[in-house]
Amino acid sequence: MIEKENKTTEQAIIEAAEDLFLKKGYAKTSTVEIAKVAGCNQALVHYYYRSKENLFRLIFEKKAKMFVSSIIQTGGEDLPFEEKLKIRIAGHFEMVRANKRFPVLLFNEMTTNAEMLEHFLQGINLLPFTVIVQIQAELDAEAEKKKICKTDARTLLFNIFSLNVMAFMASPMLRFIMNTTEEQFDQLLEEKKAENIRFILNSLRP
Amino acid sequence: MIEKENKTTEQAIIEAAEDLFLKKGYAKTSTVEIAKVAGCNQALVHYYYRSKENLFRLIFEKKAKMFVSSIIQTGGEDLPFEEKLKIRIAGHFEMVRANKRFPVLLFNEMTTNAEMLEHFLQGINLLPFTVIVQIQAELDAEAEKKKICKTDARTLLFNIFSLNVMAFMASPMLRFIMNTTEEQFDQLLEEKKAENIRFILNSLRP
DNA sequence: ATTATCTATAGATCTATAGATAATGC
DNA sequence: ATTATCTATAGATCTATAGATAATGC
Repeated sequence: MIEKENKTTEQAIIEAAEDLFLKKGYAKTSTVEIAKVAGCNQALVHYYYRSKENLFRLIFEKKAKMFVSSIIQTGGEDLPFEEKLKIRIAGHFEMVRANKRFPVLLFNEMTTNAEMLEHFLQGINLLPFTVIVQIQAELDAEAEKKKICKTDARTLLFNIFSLNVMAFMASPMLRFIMNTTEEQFDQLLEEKKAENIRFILNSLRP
Repeated sequence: MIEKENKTTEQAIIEAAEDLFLKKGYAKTSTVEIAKVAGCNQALVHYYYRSKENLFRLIFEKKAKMFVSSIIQTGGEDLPFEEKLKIRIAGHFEMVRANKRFPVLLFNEMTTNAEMLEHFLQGINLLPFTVIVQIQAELDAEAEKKKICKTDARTLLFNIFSLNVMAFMASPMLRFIMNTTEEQFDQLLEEKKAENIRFILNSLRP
């Protein structure tokens, strides 16, 4: 009856909760169901995490911070500007892919739950502003050399974010519009990644 | 059943429901609350609409159809390609603005509720495919003239959709990142609209 | 007569906690 | 002794319906 696992019950609960919250959202997930998936009694959910809301907050804040900060993650420091940007876009795309269910949860809770929005915005506040300043400096330098048009760093980052995130949020739609089976869809996403890179680089040209 | 001219209560209920579903989502909205906002008894919600789910479906399907079809709405038939595209992007932006709460609901229900996804995809199926074919033909003609690069119509429409929709979905975030008060935000959205147009037109250049 | 509205309530949740019991650490 | 787990349940919802009453149409 009891599944033997090397992870603790405490861990099993938070993993089950994360899975369910991502799949069904906060309101549609019950602590009864979390316990069932974790393979323990419902009372233990409260024993370890006090309340459903507290458990959700733990999961949401961790994910939200990771999700937002990923857009300013750096890579390929000594490469030319265009290559670095390609790496940034592709890297962000892969991070979203690894967390494809989170965007819907993020936006839903952000608009549905004022308190969660507060927490999330505080998370954004922790972003190293210097990185954005540095990206802006690079953009200005490229614009000076007439390699790209004058571009606002935050706008660019937001557009990258928009195209990448939407590819996954709208994937049920996209799959239908593009008329592919689920098996072909990974291939299609690979193309979408390349397309987003091309689309954004093209948009920067002077 | 004969429909009465005086259906203020019936209408008040569906309007209250629409408002609440858009603000709080399906699960967090109760029929008790719908009745309260509509100014009637909770039993009347079921008297007129049978069930909460049925009421939701009515609202969701109507909005979903409108929302998706808006991307292929035409305008300015006798204008040159670039002007027509500008009108299309701006028109779509305005439609999203007029329904700014719907995208979050759409994506949330689409991923959270398999049945709702089915209904929604059937809605997409009703889209006049000929319009997309025509847009593709125009894009091909422009590409032939070396005015733009070779472009897939569905990809372009999806990118327009992504940028416009994301501007509103992420508005709490954007407002924070751009550091504006709610009063200045309309102005910022106006700029975002212009930016999206510029960004997309730029991305099409050969 | 028929339609609209209300009161009351059954029945099904769901969250959180109290209190009992089992497992573990010292 | 302390921590982990279970059973049982209080109390608060919430949806849907039954049945009474008021309003309206013929």
